[in-house]
Amino acid sequence: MKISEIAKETGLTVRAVRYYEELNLIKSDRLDNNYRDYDKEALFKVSFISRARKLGFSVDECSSLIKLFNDNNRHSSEVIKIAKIKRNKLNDQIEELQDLKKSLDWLIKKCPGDDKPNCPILDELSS
Amino acid sequence: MKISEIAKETGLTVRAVRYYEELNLIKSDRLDNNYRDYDKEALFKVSFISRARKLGFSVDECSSLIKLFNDNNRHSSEVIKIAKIKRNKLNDQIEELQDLKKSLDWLIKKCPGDDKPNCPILDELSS
DNA sequence: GTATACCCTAACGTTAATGTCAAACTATAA
DNA sequence: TTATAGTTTGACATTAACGTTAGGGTATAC
Repeated sequence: MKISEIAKETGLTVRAVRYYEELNLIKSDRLDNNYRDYDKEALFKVSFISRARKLGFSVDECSSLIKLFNDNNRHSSEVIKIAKIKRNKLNDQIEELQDLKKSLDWLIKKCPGDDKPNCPILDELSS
Repeated sequence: MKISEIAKETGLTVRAVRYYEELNLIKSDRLDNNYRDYDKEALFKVSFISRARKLGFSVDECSSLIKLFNDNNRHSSEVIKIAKIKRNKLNDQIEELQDLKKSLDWLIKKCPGDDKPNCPILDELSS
């Protein structure tokens, strides 16, 4: 498969696919014309990466997951470890954002939002 | 006030203060020795920025807020507008992260996490 | 006088994940 | 045959908000 086909199948850009190859996440052969030629395994892996990225895993984390995927002696405990770390990070992020939102909500409620200059939001940020 | 005093008062780094000055968010005079000399207004503004940053506003948004702060003819509706845009962004981010977390939770529940290779997380990412 | 800490500018480094561009080769269709 | 589209490598650009380093001057305490 040519690179554009991989891109189309996975919904990624050509550049992204090339990038993953640069990072040795996938491999390709070359045709006589020097075009990249991907096999089913490559398509599979790019698709894997695409899904994992959408789940919030970084490319680096995808790399770890793919290594585990390649490793027939893996323990599923190692996989779940990565997933749990990710989930905990997500939890922390969510909590932090919710705190921010609460503060903002509070400020927004207090501000009349009219055509006068008096504004509790600015007051609060100033105090 | 010297830059390190501003930094200490606001809990920011010297570099950050200099950065805000680069962006024209604040101004300084110079002493004979070419050291920066900040007045109360500068301290006030850096403090303002520091608080707003902690509330999740970008430096760029801080810039808008400070402009409104400087503008005696401002309408509080303009301020609340910025705050609401920010809150909506936060909401979107939170929802997205919660979706991701749900998916991860689901995968984690299904994975035994033992010393065997079989792993529903990898299976799911592959399918 | 010397050690230490502080200040200055200028500019490159950081992080992630591509985007964009140049310059050239290749393929396909009319 | 020519126009259009796809591919190649390589390298610089992008975003945010500073961090860090280099190479220098300045202040203060002992």
